[in-house]
Amino acid sequence: MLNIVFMGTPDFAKESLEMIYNAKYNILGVVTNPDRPNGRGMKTVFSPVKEFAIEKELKIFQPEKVKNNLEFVEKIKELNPDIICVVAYGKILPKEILDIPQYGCINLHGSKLPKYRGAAPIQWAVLNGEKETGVTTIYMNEEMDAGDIILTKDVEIGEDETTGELWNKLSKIGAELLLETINKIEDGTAPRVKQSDKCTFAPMLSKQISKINWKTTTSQQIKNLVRGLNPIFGAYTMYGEKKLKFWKVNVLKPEHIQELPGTILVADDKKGLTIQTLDGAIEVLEIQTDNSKRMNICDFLRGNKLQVGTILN
RNA sequence: CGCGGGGUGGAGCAGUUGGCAGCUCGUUGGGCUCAUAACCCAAAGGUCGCAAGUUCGAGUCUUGCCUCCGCAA
Repeated sequence: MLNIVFMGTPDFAKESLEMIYNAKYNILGVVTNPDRPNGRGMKTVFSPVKEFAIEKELKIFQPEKVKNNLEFVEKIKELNPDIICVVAYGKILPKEILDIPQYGCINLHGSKLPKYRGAAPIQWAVLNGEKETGVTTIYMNEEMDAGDIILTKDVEIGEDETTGELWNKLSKIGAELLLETINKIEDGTAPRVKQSDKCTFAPMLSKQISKINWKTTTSQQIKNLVRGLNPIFGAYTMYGEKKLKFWKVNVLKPEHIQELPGTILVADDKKGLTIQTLDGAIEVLEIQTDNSKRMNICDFLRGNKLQVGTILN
């Protein structure tokens, strides 16, 4: 059995770690991002990967930085791993570390490389309305997500699927693919294919994209935005001073009504909320305001009246 | 000790200077209509998050606690 060092931070990575652990590989150590004051009240919360590592009594490393960190490089060398598996770790590994294991460093990525290289491949796939994405394992090199491909697997994206749902799905499928990759590397049957240069990028999301621009966005694009930002930021619009955050919307067939994009067409606790868009209308199914929780649209409209004809901004 | 907003019948909300606990919806029963996510009438359903304090009197004021949420990371 190969001796493995695992690097990862969020729940997406935890799935992979758990899969490898259950497959009885020898996990020499787990590297995860340092604990930071997090969330409401700035309480320090451990990363999901760290939680798992504690539970299974695995050795944990949490370097502030990995670049030019000789002490950390030495520690990894001492562990003498056959292979290092990296899943959503959050730091770029320098050559000194990439060169340590005899079988190299491999990475699981949440897209079909070379598409969507970068930090937010899953989010961008949904935001762009892709019908299909995938997971890929690669041999890492010094460039971001540019290494040679080992294995890849296609995954469909449902019409109503959210980033959160796809995230969960890919974390499981990805974990299986990673395990299969390790198995193949171990018995020497792992393929190695150079990435084509037709790559695209999926940079980290900025909060700015979460505001709906009614004047330039079609119904389908709004729906993609809402799905893509669920459950991270949520897509929002302004009703006067109030922020309305949408968590679920539906595209309606274009009708003859033609108001300015963003106009509230219907707001009724039985009929729901529909809004004019550039090319038709959308129906809001799940909504949230400041300081309140997510609720379905009928519940919301019972206590919060919205004026028909108001133009959202 | 990051900043901030809440917890009121089943749901979502209102409740003014402390003075009989309300609205919309749902539920139940009845009525009306060719008909409706329609309309009319009636009823049930609340120790106002928990605990203590101030007061003749607290949903409302003070203190502590539990709990949910938004921003920021």
